[in-house]
Amino acid sequence: MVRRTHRADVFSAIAEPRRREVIAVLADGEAHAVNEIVFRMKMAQPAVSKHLGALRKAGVVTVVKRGQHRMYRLNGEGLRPVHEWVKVFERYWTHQVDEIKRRAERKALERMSRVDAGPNKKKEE
Amino acid sequence: MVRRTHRADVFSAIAEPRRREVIAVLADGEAHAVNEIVFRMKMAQPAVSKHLGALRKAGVVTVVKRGQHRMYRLNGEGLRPVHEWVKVFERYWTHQVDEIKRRAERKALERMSRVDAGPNKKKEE
DNA sequence: TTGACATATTCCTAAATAGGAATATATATT
DNA sequence: AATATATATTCCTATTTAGGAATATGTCAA
Repeated sequence: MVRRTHRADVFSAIAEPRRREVIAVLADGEAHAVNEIVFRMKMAQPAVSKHLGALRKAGVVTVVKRGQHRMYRLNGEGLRPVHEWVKVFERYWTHQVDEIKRRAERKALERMSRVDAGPNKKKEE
Repeated sequence: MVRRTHRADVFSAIAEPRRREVIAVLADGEAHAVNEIVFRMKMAQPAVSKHLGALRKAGVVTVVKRGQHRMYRLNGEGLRPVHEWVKVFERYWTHQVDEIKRRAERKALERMSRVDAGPNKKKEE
């Protein structure tokens, strides 16, 4: 199998819910010590350190040593690729009726008059 | 271990690069048959079907049967949570010097005058 | 019905990964 | 030096997962 690794990818970094929690803690733009994050997240210290490491590799946070502490700070720019990627689809939910929307509606009508979207009560989980 | 599953999460769905490729193919808002995606992505059909299944569970695509084909269409709204989440950080890279930025700059100066951000040439990978 | 085609599913395996426990490392304090 | 504190790392394991191969399912066409 090939499975070219995408560990350091920002998209993978933010896929993990606990890491989004870490980001939420750092969202104020201030530098925070690991212990503070540990306390706020009620999570074991090694786990937090690992998540911070992953976020750092992905370029989402930066570290600075300060005495015996390591101060982590959000690097918002690291999230920019995600924003750039997803904002393209913004027009799907804004209410302006643009070409995408008109096309979808037209197709929906076609589908209705064609009837082939049957019941389909499979395991939907 | 707890590890509460987040498979059906949109963030996890788009973390996989091939799935973002699938989304790119569907980005025109039109319905596409699986085989077309297979052809465009140069990827094995079962793999594509699995990715489509994952995207469907995450609510990012919809399916409609049409004869022997299954037509997949992007459901842009499924990506909305990602956009809502990430847009909060947009101010980090826009050039307006807001409070976040001033704070970061102030802190940076403090750090410089404190000197404790030493060399630190560890394995950075 | 038979066969061609489109798609999904199952089984398998190698790799990734979160988190726990224990330990290592670094720094501060006495 | 000895100890406490802060953080990282290593080892372990259970779980997830991408993709390949084979197969099953569903639908159309002759």
